[in-house]
Amino acid sequence: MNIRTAIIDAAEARIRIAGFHGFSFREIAADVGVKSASVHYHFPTKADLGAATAARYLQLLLEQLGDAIDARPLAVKLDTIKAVFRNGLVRDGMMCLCGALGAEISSLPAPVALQTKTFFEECRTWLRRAFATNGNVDPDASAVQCLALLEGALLIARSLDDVVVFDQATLLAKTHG
Amino acid sequence: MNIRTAIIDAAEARIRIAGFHGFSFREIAADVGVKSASVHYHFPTKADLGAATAARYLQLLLEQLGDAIDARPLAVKLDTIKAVFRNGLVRDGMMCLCGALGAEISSLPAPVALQTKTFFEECRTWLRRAFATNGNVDPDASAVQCLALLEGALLIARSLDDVVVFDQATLLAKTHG
DNA sequence: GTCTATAATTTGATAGAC
DNA sequence: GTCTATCAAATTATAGAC
Repeated sequence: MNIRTAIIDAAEARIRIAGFHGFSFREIAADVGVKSASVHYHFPTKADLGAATAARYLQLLLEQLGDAIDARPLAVKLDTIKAVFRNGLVRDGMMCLCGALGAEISSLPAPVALQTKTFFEECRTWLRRAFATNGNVDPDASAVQCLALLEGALLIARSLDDVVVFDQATLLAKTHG
Repeated sequence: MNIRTAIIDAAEARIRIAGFHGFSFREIAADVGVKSASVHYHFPTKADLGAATAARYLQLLLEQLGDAIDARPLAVKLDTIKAVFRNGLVRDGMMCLCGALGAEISSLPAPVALQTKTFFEECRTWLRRAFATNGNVDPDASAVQCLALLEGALLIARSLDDVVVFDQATLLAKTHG
């Protein structure tokens, strides 16, 4: 695995645990096994690293979601996106990267804030299409409801340190289509 | 107004914008108009200040919510808590304090993490009682659903920089009782 | 209670050798 | 590409004068 990928891996984990203001180049360097100057070689500024990390996170999400206009039933699509968010909690024990960044959105460098916003816009668009093809009366509202529920469920489940809370909070996710 | 209150005011605003790792004693001191040593006199450590800020935030919430076991209809109670969260967004343009802290929960000093957890437990208890007195089949699930929706709606609305998103996301808050 | 001064450490970032 | 070395600034926190 190349070092650029390893740096983004470390940055993703650190941000999901402590936010953008909660990690340093030296910590990333120690995680990867290099010196901080080497991290700066690949990502000159902290904003560069943050934006690249958020961009890859979005790309991986879209790969997991697959095509939004395919023929699968709404319930299957909602189970898919729910599983993506739940995996981040159960497998990694961490917040969603862009959930962590979104909580501090107005204090982020512009490129990082923009990537965070793009992540949520892409989620909204994917969900809107899923609800629209099901004849939903207000697909835009249903999309942001579902997205808010997923991010909020992660936040509350982690704060209360109980995965069951995530499952309770997202019970409705496939019924109000 | 006494200085201790002014310090907590400043800390609350700073944390709601940039999180616990995103503010410093010098910034707080400058906001209040004193030196950082004076802030340390009132709150020896950053953990002390964070915990005190979260404790006051919970106290103010409970005052706004009033008694959970009173005779008001469920819809009125849900409108009450929804308005509290919406006010934080519309009036202050900021995240919920404990939403911001919850996003970085596993990297917080123990006293701050504990106060954050207590905030959400109090919210859950208040909501659970509200749903239970309405004969809800699963008041615990409904409570965490509502709480996740409120926190998530704040997060997404702020990230997308659109208050309408909050209103769309919380449309269901009073229908699924 | 607030101040000046400062200790001890960490931060983001750069210069230049190899 | 990675390193050593370093800079200038910021960080949490404390000592002691007033």
